[in-house]
Amino acid sequence: MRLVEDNDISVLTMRRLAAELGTAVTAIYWHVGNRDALLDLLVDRLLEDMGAVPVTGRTPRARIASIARQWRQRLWEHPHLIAVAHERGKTAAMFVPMQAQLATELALLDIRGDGAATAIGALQFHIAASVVMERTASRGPDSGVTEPSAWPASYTDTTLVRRLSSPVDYSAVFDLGLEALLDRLLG
Amino acid sequence: MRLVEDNDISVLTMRRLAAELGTAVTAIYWHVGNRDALLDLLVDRLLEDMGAVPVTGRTPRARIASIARQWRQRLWEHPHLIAVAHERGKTAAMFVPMQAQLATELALLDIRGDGAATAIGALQFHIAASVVMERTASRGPDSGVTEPSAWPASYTDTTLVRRLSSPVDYSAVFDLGLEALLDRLLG
DNA sequence: ACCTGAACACCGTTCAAGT
DNA sequence: ACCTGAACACCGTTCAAGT
Repeated sequence: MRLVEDNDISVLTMRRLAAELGTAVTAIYWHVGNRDALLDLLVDRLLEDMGAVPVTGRTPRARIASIARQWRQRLWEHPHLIAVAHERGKTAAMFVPMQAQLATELALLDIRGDGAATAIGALQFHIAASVVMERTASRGPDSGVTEPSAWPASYTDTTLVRRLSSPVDYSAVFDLGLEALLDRLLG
Repeated sequence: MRLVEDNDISVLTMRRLAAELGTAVTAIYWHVGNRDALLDLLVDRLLEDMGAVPVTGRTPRARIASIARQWRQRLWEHPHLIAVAHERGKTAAMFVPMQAQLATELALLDIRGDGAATAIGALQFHIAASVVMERTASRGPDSGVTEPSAWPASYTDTTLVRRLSSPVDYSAVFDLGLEALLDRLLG
């Protein structure tokens, strides 16, 4: 986990890990099977640490927004591990404690059943997407920036072109999307 | 491109490509430099094919929604190549023609400058996220599903639990998020 | 029960040598 | 100008052999 957390999944090779542990590569195979199984164990360990999050706010809406922001922040503390979990199809499992917290708040607003499932799904998607997109963008040079030269010269909205050619503010995009969802979901 | 499109980026190895081309591996290096450069060329070729999209609808709002849906559909036709572009930090470059189309429609609603940039950024994020998340989920078995057993037995909202433990309908999540964004952005 | 080294089939990349 | 084979430093994985 330290290896992945500090760097990237790419540094977690069986040979490198063996060197770090001071054993032969093949000893790892006896214990965990193979690399895929090792990654699954890694994700399981990550999932264990995913408990409920502290909630603030008085109205249910404020509390739901707080839960969403807290989760985004928490996931962002382990972006590389999140990426592994996401790749292994364990995104939803990661979110179970959040689902329960949201369900409680939604029930206070008399939103249950299908409506609650839709709301939770949309919020979960928004949070996971925000982390995944920002993480990918944070590697590589052009990260999410549009070349101004790509625009037709006839385009006179210089403010717009300048804004689109500067780095994306993912926090702002996240908050905008979150508020938009809450408006729609909570009525 | 065929290799990546039909399978996955992982099958595009220098040696496999060389075999496909009937040359020695090293010939590729003379032409393109190395694997990274090859992937960049791949992305550039993809970007060339990204022109404007046909728009339908009478009101600007309907037209904007149509543009967003069309782009999601177009990107979904090349999910593996999109993944490569995203990984290489070329997501925004891919969207330039869409940005221009949206700018035109937004101007009709008197949304320009910072407001237009915010709107375009939010819509672009939503579309790209939808494709990236759905693609990742579509590989691996548990794809986005919550184990019902993970819920406390005390939980009585069986409709909610059942919905959360069945596969995510990404189209529905996309449409919900899109409508929410349009409500907020277009007033 | 747990660990080892050797071996196999793969990678990306470099470089001197060919035509 | 363009292609080749050999070589290097990496991978994941298997398996017989050790203690």
